[in-house]
Amino acid sequence: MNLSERQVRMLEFIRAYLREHSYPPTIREIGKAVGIPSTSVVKYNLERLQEKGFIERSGEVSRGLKLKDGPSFGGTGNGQGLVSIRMLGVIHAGASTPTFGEEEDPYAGEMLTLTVDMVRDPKDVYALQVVGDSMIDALVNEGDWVVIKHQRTAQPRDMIVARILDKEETTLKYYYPEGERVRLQPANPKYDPIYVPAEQLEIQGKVVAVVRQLQ
Amino acid sequence: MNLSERQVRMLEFIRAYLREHSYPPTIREIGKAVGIPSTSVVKYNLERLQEKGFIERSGEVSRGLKLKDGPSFGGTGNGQGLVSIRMLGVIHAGASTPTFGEEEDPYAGEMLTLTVDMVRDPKDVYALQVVGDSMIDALVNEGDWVVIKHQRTAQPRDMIVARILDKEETTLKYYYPEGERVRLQPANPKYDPIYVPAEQLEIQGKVVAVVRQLQ
DNA sequence: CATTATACGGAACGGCTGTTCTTTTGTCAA
DNA sequence: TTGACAAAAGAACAGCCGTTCCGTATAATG
Repeated sequence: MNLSERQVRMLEFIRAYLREHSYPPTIREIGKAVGIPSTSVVKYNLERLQEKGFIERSGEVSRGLKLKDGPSFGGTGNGQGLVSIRMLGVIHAGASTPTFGEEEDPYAGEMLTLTVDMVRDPKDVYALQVVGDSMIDALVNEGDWVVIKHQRTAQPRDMIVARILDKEETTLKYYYPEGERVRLQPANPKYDPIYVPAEQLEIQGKVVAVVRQLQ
Repeated sequence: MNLSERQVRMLEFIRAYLREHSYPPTIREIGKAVGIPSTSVVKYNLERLQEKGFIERSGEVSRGLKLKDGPSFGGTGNGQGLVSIRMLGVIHAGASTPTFGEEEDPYAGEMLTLTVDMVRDPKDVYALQVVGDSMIDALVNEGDWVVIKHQRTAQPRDMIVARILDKEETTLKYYYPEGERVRLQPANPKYDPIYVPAEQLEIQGKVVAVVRQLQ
């Protein structure tokens, strides 16, 4: 069940082509790259590769070709998938609340892709980009992405998106309910907590992850 | 520069199609899915999407279509967007330098999986976990993962892993060479920079990304 | 009103693309 | 030798596919 030299070169070419173009090559492109003058021979060897489990083909479809995963992808074992998350807008102190639901948003259609182990349940999860440096006490800075799970309640010690009603302000803080009031603790222990009456606090969601990409 | 409803639906369809087939759809497939009867209109909107930076097109090529990264990062959606990165150890102030190369490390064999867009070149890239709160001026806290590209030089404004020789200390700072000395600027602008003679500074690498996973 | 830009529909053109058919070559067992 | 079979080559076909051209509708602008 060995691969012929031609088949090895075809596989290598398909991999390289996919890396460069992110769509598969045509039969003729494969033939030209590997030095096969006849399309029927390429098709013949593609069928052999499919029999041996190296590729998957969609018949009669141009570029209908898929590489099956070889042993090259180790990964963590658990995280073999990607999750797409809606990018819903921006979060910043002072002004407006992050928008939910049907409202117009500037990032409509854009998605953020993370590995599954960063977001266990992609339902009700969305991402906001931080504007301004008002979140520095949460160890978050301008341009960072904050991944948020939308929920109205939280457990103690959760990092939450907290909206303080009378201040019209949205911040990220650790959540410590203390009877009638709530202590909101910055992520940076060098900063002081603030205290808010429980009825003045609106929980917008829980922070699931923070991602900062430099350069 | 907003997307029309059609364009959003086209993007969503392309994503779903890529996830299912791992090759891009044709213009006619897009049109049929989104409810556009004319191929020229699909082409027209694909051009708008390309202008706005959401996709990339290879002209005159069947299925010559590629999803582009979002403004910060995002998956390609073709299912090949994962990169495994070595987890090399921990980083913290005071004690030892992060280990490189063949030395023994507690995370041997473990890998961190990220999307390709977070790490463009996985060569010489590794991840360190932060211990202690000594990195708070870099907006990094205990438990965060710092993705580092190993290099001995840096560009001004890079966030670097800086080792100050006479202090035996490793920190994350923005790098500003100023002639004979180097200004190391914390990521948190509320903190003051420190100044180090150029020959006392050893650059261990460049920070590529910071990932914080909560809950 | 005329002008311009944007968005959409329909139809046709020409090249691309996978498939099929026919033929040839080389190898190996009977 | 003969027959079977894998592998390859070339040619032709039908359908696929991106592009182009022409026309229409709407909104904004002056």
